[in-house]
Amino acid sequence: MEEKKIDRRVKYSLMVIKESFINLLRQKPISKITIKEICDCADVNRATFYAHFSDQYDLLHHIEQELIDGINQYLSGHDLNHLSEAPVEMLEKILEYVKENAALFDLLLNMNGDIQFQQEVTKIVGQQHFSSMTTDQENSEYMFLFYASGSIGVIQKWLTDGMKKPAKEMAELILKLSIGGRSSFQ
Amino acid sequence: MEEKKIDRRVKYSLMVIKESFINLLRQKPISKITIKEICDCADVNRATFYAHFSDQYDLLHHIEQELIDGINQYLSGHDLNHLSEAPVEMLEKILEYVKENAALFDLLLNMNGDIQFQQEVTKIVGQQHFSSMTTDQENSEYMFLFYASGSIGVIQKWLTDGMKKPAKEMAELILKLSIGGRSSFQ
DNA sequence: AACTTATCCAACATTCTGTTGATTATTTAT
DNA sequence: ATAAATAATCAACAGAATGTTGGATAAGTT
Repeated sequence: MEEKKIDRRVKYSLMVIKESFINLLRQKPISKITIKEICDCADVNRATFYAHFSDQYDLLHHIEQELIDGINQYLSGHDLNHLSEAPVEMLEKILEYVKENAALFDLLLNMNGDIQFQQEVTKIVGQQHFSSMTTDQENSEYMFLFYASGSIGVIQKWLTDGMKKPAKEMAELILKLSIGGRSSFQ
Repeated sequence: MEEKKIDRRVKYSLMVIKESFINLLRQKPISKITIKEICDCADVNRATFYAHFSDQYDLLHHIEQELIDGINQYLSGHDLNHLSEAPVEMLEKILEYVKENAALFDLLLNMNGDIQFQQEVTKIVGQQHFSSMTTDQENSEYMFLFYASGSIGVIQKWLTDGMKKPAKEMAELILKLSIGGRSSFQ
């Protein structure tokens, strides 16, 4: 058992609240979503909402944090060769996880998410992928951000386009782009 | 004269409203900023606000659009050699413009902006810089996004760090990263 | 100076907010 | 199965922000 002793009622409330909120988020920006609306749609009393979250943004943050934790757990289950010779596979794992939660990631990374969430995901991708870079170089931090942000940009488009290409192919593409640069595509 | 016949009263109102709003945005997220607050702080009647904007987010969008237009105007004043042999200089011009409006860009690209604004700026940087890429390649769209997003990531950090390095040096770094890739830094 | 028009002002109904105390229902533990 | 624990419901509340109005005032334009 991962988390014992969580009242079923709480589980249910959290579930329907998040579900309702995400549905609304597909229809309108978070700024136009009221707490009353979320509760009506989830058929939950407003006091129940306040028992768990302070407002819509707090709720969003919780959902985002769950996704973040999800990636990390997913990765920690596979990082046998953390610094080994298979950096493509880690990236591939990340892309697989993104694909499994595609609806949410598409929502949160493209239109309705906040920049902080994007930067959090960027950091994770970068750490897993470019942590092995020579770190004591003059511009290593800029390099890190360039490749990590670039990867996120590609992932965002991949999501928008419906993830037609397989995760493995995308991982290889990203790696090729970062290692060889533009010149390797001529 | 750029724009004639704009009542001075309107000019003033818009000015103080934006000023007040930006000041508030430095202190708290936009979701916690009320229209009443903006108006009180700007010493402007609330009805005046509604005469120009529909809400805080509309106001933010206007400010962002002005910055976008600003870049384009700034660039159109210099794009003599649009497709010529000097791609670094265009990027340098963009960075200069960012530096001139550093406070705003830092605000809007790092904590309090929306993702749409970021993506808009990403597009501009990419167009100016990578439009000359071989476009009919299989993954050209992904390449475009990788380098454009990567550039924005670097620019964001540059802003956060107080823009200690000169714009020219940053432009060269970004170009080097995108052309040569990681391998050119060994 | 005459006009045009933006801002101000007060007032308004409406909605959402966040909190409360009491009640009901469900879950968990004995 | 029963009792204890606690989560959700409900109604009610004051407070605040919203968005809009019509008329008065002030400033700008010609």
